[in-house]
Amino acid sequence: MNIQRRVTAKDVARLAGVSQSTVSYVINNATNQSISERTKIKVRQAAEELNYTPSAAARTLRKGTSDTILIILRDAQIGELTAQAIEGIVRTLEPHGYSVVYRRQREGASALELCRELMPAAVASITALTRQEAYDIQRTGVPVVSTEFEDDNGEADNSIILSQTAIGRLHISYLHSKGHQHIAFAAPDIPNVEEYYARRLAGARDECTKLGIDAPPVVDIPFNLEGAISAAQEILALTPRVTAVSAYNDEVAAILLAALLRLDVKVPADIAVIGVDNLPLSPFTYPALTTVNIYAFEVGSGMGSLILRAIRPDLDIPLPAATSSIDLIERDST
Amino acid sequence: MNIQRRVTAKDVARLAGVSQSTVSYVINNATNQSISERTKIKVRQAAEELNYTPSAAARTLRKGTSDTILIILRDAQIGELTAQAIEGIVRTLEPHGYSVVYRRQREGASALELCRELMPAAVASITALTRQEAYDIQRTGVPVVSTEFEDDNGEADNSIILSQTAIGRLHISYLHSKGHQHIAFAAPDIPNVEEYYARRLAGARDECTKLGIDAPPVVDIPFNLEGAISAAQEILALTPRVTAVSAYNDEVAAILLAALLRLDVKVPADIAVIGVDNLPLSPFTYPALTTVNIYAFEVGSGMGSLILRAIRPDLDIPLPAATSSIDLIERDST
DNA sequence: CACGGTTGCTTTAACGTATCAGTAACGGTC
DNA sequence: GACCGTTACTGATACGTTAAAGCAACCGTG
Repeated sequence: MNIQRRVTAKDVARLAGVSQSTVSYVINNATNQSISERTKIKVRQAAEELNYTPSAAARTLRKGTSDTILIILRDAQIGELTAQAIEGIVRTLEPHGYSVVYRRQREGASALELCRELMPAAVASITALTRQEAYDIQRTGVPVVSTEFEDDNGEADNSIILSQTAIGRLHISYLHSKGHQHIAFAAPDIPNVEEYYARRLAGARDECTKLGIDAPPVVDIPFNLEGAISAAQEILALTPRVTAVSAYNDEVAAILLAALLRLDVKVPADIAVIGVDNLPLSPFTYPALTTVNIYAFEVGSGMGSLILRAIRPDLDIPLPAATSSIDLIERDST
Repeated sequence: MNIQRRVTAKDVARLAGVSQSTVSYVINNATNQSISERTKIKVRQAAEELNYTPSAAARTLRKGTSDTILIILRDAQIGELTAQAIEGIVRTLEPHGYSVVYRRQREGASALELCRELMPAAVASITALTRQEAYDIQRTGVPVVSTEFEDDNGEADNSIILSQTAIGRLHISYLHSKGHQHIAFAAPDIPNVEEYYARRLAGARDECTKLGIDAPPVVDIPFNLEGAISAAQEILALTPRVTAVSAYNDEVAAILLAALLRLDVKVPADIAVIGVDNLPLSPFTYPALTTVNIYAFEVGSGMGSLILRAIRPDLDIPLPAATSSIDLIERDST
């Protein structure tokens, strides 16, 4: 198995009987350099024959920017929804010839350093960057798109808002509209979600204040059936009597439903439960789980469009429609 | 917002009062070039002060290979397990300074072309490459690691076997050991999983033949409750009477369980159900779902180790332990 | 027929790094 | 003191591309 030498534009040029720069012009369909049709065909044939593929590294070095989109993730385990968002980004950008690099924030190494190293065409942050970091990166000329910078709701210019507080608010306002006055919050017992969790809870508290009802007591739900059963009993024993539970997500909600089913508590008659995420299995819990669907794929596509707008102004990509990226799905558990 | 010029090794050299090559030697801890401690410190300080980050593109161009690991995926939607496998690869390789690029196979563009373009240090294929493609890539000097090349079970040299047929076999042998003689196969009603599906079913048939029982009849399970209920009734009406169902995955299994619960059919007394994937919600179905856990994260880590072995022989990475990457989790549904 | 303008190329100079081939200085050896 | 070996550097070059600048040939125009 001998390793073959790389085919370069020079090789193509030699075969086609032209200069190397001509090859470059033809390959890139240069608009500010006219090339005769005859030559174009010759070059393309030669390239085909030699199986020529341009070197991304050389192009990047020369142009000062690569055809790479850097996705930066926070340091939590990547799950279904993150995967879907990435998928949305990828599907939007790959048809235009961009590759997606994805990186977790290494401790110590800053996102800015990563950018200087890889020279991406753009950066997409999935709740991973601070405002300052985003600003620093943009100063190097690399556009940054992110899922959310919640603190300024006004101009979400380069941001697809996926508001965690809005999710919390939606939970409460929905449950309140169904007549519930006393609502508990079921928290996850896992690490690395503190930020999401805190913001969803903050949204819920906010809405409670607005509606003039008590702030929800918080109960941790362990990720095993026995623990969950105790937690469920704890919730049922709360005073004043709680009639609904806003769960951090569908996982928590499903565990709670499983516990309540074992305790023979009727859902939603005795207590209502609502989740977040609309996982693939959520429609098939007992009873079927009411939840907040997050259009993660669409959020990803939206980010992709924003990126394209920034790096390819010539394409005239429209601003992604500012539809809400969340949606309440009413099933049987409320 | 003015865009600043890139800081290069030359700038660092100027500040430190040495040549650019010295900077390069210091930054890379060159072993075949001795540099005095004094100089090293000077250079490092200068680099620090200027916030120097080497250009990946220039390094790649010069060295002929990048610090990038290319993950190639098949064209199905990426889900929980794929995400976990990627996570395993990333966590193994990023500490060594590699970035992970991930790409779907674009139609038309071959994986080989992608490699010539990006010059990755290695390629990891998650059931995406044919043997021929893998071979072609390896001929260019880029190591390829993949999840499975099932056709030659003997030497799984650069492959972490995640055998789909073994999953099918495990289902049947387990159910048979629990006394089931008549087993049905519940198939998913979604696109893009044909290959997995076919191989799991093939494994199941295989095992049935070996055990001398009938090949499982196949029933499609629609992804909605009403459809699933009809499908469940269809299964219950089969002759000879089926006592267990091997489901394509946990999603299918959970839908079936939901349907059976509505039909008041007792699981596992009347019929047993087993799934594949061990999704986060699977322990919380009613009854809790027996399933095959796929150690996707560990598969990913194993791939990472194989890759490291190939590209960094100096590190003396041991071969990942050849433990099975699947595992039966017995719960209440069987 | 001298002129500017266009077409269709080629020459050349970067981009930022790694590394080979020097080389100067210095210490030790016979 | 001539020689060799080592240490600690520097200079120069190549990696493969893009794109500006240069240039020859041709065409139309006055």
